[in-house]
Order: sequence, then C-alpha cells, then structure tokens
Amino acid sequence: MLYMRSIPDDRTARAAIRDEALRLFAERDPDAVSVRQVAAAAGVSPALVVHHFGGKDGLRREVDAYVVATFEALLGELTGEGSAMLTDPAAGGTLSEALLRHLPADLPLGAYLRRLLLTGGEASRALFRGLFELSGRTLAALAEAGVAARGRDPEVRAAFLLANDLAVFLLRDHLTGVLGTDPLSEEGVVRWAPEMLAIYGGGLLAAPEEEPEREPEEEGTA
Amino acid sequence: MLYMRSIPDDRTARAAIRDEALRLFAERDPDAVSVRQVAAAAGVSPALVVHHFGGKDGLRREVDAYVVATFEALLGELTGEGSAMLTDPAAGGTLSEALLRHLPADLPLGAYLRRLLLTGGEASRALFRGLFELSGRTLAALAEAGVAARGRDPEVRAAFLLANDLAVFLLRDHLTGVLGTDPLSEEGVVRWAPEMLAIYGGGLLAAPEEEPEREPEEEGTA
DNA sequence: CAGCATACTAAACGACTGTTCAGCACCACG
DNA sequence: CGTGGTGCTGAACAGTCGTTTAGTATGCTG
Repeated sequence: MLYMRSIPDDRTARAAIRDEALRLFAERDPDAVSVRQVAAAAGVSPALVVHHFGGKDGLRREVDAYVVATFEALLGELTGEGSAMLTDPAAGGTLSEALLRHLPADLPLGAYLRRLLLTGGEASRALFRGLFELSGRTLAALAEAGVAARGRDPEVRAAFLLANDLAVFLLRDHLTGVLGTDPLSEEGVVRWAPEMLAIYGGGLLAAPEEEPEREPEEEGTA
Repeated sequence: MLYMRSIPDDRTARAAIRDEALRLFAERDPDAVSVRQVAAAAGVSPALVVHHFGGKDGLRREVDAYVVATFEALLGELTGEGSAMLTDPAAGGTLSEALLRHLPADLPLGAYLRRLLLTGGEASRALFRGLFELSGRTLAALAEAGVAARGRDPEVRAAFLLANDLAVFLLRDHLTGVLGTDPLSEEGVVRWAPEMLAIYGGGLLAAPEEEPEREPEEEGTA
C-alpha cells in the first residue's frame, strides 16, 4: 500500500482533496500545483482526483466555487442586521480586517481570495463585483448615518474606497516588510487605522500633530 | 585574454530573447512560459537561451533586473529637478498615471511591473522598497509645500498613500469592469481624480454636492 | 597558418505533467 | 446467490518541461 490512509478522516476523501487543493492553490498558482501533489497531500491516488472532479480543471472550478460561496456567506453574515460595519466606520474597521477576523483559520481562505482576485477569470470577476456592490452599499449607509458623503460620483467613490481597502490586503507582505508591522495584525491596526481614519476624516491636511479623535471605547463592539 | 562582454553582434539575438521573454513574462507567470516558447518568439533555438542566460532562472533574473533598472531610471527622471510630482499633487496626478504615461509603449513594462510586485522575491521586495521611499519623499515634499501633513506616523501615512496608488494599478482590470471606464485612461482620470482629490483634500464628509475645487484652467498641465 | 573562443543548432535525456485504463474490494439490491 | 455500482488503486500513456551533449559555422588572435 503506497497511499496509506494515515489521515484521521471523518471527512470524505472528496472533501479532503478539495481542502488540500485549496491549501495548495492558496500559496501558489493552480497551474504550478500538480494533481499528484494534491493527491499526495490528501493521502489518495492521483486517479481518484480525476474520478471525483473529472480532471484538474474540474477540481479548480469546484475549489473556486467553494471559496466564493464560503466568502459570500460570511459577507452576508457580516452585513446582516445589526452589524456595525455599515454604520460606524471606526467600529468595524476595514473590510479586510473584518474578513481576516472572521475567516476560518484552518483553511487559508485569505490567501486564496488574494490569488483569486489577481488571476482573472469568471470567479474573479464575480468576486470583485460582489465586493464593489458591498462597498457601494456601505458608502450609502455611511452617508445615511452622516459620517460620509456620497461624493460627486458615488460609484467611483465606492470603487476608490474598495481599492484602498483591498490594497492593504494585496500588498500585505510588502507593507509588513517596509513598516516592520503587519497592517492587518492586531498591533498593525493600531498604527494603520488612526492614519487612515485621519485622512478619511479630514483629508491630508487635517490634524498634523494631534490625535485625530479619541473616544473612551467600550468593549465588545467588534 | 579577456574579451569585451558587449559585442554588437550578440546584442541582437540576446536582446531579442530578453525582450520576447519580457513580453511573455508580462502576460503570464514565468513558470507558465516555457523556454521553447521564448526561443520560438525570438526566432532562435531553445539551447541558445541556455547558452546566453545559463538557464531559465538566469533569463528570469536578467529580465527582472532589466525591468527594475529601466523603471528606476524613469523614476529618477520623474522625481528629478523641477518635476511637479513632488510639489503639486493635482498637477502630476498619481504615481501610477505618471508611470503609465512615461513607460515605453513597445514593451509591456506596466504589466510586468504589476506581476513583479505580486510575486514575491528579491526584485519584488527591492522594487516596493524603492516605491515606498519615493512615497515618503513625496509626502515630505507635500508637507513642505503645505498641501499635506506628515501625520502622526509618517511612515504609515506614506505607505497608505502608496498602497492606495498601487491599488488602482493592480486592480485596473477589475475597476474598469465595474466602472465601465479604465481609471488610468484619459477619460477615466477625469472621473477618478476629482473623487480622490476631494477625499485627500477634505475627507469623506467634505463637499457633499459641490465640486471640490475649480480652477479656470485652459492649458493642460497634466 | 593553426588554435581557439564564440554563436548557434538538432537531437536526445530524464523528470514530470494530466489523463486513461484494467482491475480489486466493498456494499446494496434483486 | 449474482449483479451492478461505487470508491479507489497501480501502471502506463503521450506529451511537455528544462537541460545536456555533440556538433557545425564563423570569425578573432597569436
């Protein structure tokens, strides 16, 4: 027996293949991951991957769909009733932070989404469009709450905010490199958020030396 | 005896290989481009690629170095004496625009830089660090000119502005998809820049319905 | 002139790719 | 009992990969 089932699997082999493929596809391009590597990681034979998914393309499509579905479920949950994200920009922080906080830690969904966003394709376009619409709704809610203006061109303004938000996500490693702190980590947010809120709050000229705003915060609004 | 490295003869084939590799590496990952494809595009045999560059890795490194050198030369030129980029944020527009305008059109340096930024590695890190330092200098110059404040954490503020700028560059296709206009094209800038300048000028709340600033300009100082 | 480095190619090598195929073990259903 | 459908495997297929090797043509150098 070459392929021993040493993995303690409650989950089916199918799900194991999908999860391991997700894990590998997150760190390098699917084209650079072989079926044999996925199979080995899942503890099965390469032929079983074909058997379950019809081939490498099928596997890729299914993983894409799985990630997008998980992501959109999370998105719906985050923007559901009573969520602070749509009303208070300082409470929920950025979209990137919110996602990273709520994404399941055992699967590298963050890295996968990053790669998905950057490699064109159907799933990529759908994903970005969903984010864009969320950004538009968020901006509208912020305007409703009186903490932001829709701007002359609300679509562009929503796109601008979304792009800025995603930039931290896409350039996370580079930013960590030059700043010495991961802007999406807990310590990093302490540096990043005030600067961002200062600019969004009053522009590049506002409050040169003072702290932008200080409220006695209460716990648990995250 | 030692021969001179640069003989006018070898420049043709060698440079042809390098340029075709650059062209192909710009549109898909170098791992997804075969030596045979590069050789065919350059009209030579695959073995000659190895002969000149020592192998695929050597070719890749040389193309990276060539692009980075070209890019940094352009950067030095743009930030040299008398350049408006460091003093007037509205004049030069964003870094992305400036680069796209001045990049040579025959070689897809823009797409290559995009890919280089996103695939980690030595050249990638050096490139981003250079951009980060430029962003810091630009912010300092803007502060000197009185059009921006350094902020509480100037490094983070410079990184924030750089990330936002690069976001348009990295997400260009997606933004074009949802907005219907390429934000880096000439018509796109007309939509994008006012919104960006409004936020940078006065924050998200400033000037809800009016135009952010209007100067009776006739000449295009863009 | 001989000698030798350079530019270059055709052919082949071993490793790896995605996929196919015949067949084994198992469980459900008649 | 037999029959069929899964889940799954090892072996093999044809193709591509980066690289090596042997070799030719072309000049420069001493």
